[in-house]
Amino acid sequence: MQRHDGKLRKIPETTIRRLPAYLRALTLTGLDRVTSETLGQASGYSSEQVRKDLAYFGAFGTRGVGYDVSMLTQEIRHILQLDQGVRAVVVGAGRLGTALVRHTDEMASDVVISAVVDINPVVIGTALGHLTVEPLDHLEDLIAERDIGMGIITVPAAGAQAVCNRLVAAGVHAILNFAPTSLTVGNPEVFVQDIDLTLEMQALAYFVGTAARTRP
Amino acid sequence: MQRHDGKLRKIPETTIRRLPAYLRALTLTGLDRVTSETLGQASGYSSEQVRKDLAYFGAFGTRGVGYDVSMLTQEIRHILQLDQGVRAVVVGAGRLGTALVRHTDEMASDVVISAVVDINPVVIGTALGHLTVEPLDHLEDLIAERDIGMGIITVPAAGAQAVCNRLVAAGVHAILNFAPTSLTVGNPEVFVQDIDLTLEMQALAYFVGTAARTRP
DNA sequence: CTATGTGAAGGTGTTCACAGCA
DNA sequence: TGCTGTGAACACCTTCACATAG
Repeated sequence: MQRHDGKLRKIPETTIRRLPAYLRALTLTGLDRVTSETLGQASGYSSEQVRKDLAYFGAFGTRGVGYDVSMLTQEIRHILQLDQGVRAVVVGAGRLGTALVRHTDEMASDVVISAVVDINPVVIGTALGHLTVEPLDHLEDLIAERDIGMGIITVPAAGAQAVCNRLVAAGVHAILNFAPTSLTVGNPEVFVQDIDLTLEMQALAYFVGTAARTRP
Repeated sequence: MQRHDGKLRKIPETTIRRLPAYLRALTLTGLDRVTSETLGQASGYSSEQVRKDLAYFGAFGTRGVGYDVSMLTQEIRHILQLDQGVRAVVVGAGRLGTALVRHTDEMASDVVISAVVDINPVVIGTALGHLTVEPLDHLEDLIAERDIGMGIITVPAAGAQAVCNRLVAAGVHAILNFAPTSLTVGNPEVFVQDIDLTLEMQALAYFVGTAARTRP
């Protein structure tokens, strides 16, 4: 929920999910001003969509002119809390976990991976980018000490629910789940986003040999 | 578009995206009959949702009884074309590409990765699971020879649009894009699914410190 | 009497169209 | 005049409620 003109509005989840795309488009533009039309083109959405999304949070533009790039960048970063330093822990230093840590190292997403843990003694102590793999046992301590707000689950399906429960109990508010299983979270204050590669590929199979569109 | 009782109905994309979850839930059930209620529980959706989704494709259940697991499995596999052997090519044998190939090797998703290509001479010829990394130049030939219908893009942002264009020109109908950029596809017969880890994590940051729900 | 299949109702998100302001 | 900001119209998806079939 965000405040706007003293009035509370419900922000659609879909809007939140588009903001990072706008943010990226803004950083790639060489210009210092954009219109909803140019920003939309660069991020793959319609101009109306851009205006509506931004208007949920305030009147950032100038009529007849457009939006100031650095000001809008600031605003979106603020809305997403990216200006406050969001820290995440990766649970599971397997293939996907390590790929993810290195990937994030390179990409500078403003979400910092502050710890990687695993249950396997063989990988504990291993270097991974600028981090060292730590024991799963330390999970709760790490989350408290480093003020971690996000958990990324890359363990096998069998262990995922247990990890999820521990993350939630330790006070994490957002979970990115790559484990091929559907998680149950009691606490409605915790947001879970699933990315299931197998499910994704199976759904895509439907469209092999079927008419469909990229972005409707 | 699917035929049902000689009548054509438009299938919601959301329905297609849930089918793989039902499929997984069916394989994990030890039973040989399920109700929409139990199937929904196992996959994380409501019983009404399950019934509506399945009803788009026909009347697979028995009133007062439920659904036969092996029959329903067959039907869903058929709808998703998983019974026809869907083949995919991974473009980009970097960290993410290799993690994905090995992951898919293990998971048995019924979508087979039939080729991995890269532009880097150093990795070309390298073994990757049961495959060998082949030159990017061979992309069109491979797609034609092996009847590949799906492309998985794991190259850096800068090269992604070019790869996408080549995949589309070569006749691929579904694309899974991991490159951190928004792709433009002219052909409306081609379906593109983006998975952008950076965008995903940035969107999640919003929910760190905000009330939200897992599945509404 | 149970659980499916489905029209109708309700909600949520997107597009339209234009008023309002630089 | 040009582009934002926004109510209204629309499209889409989910939930409800129940007739229907085994």
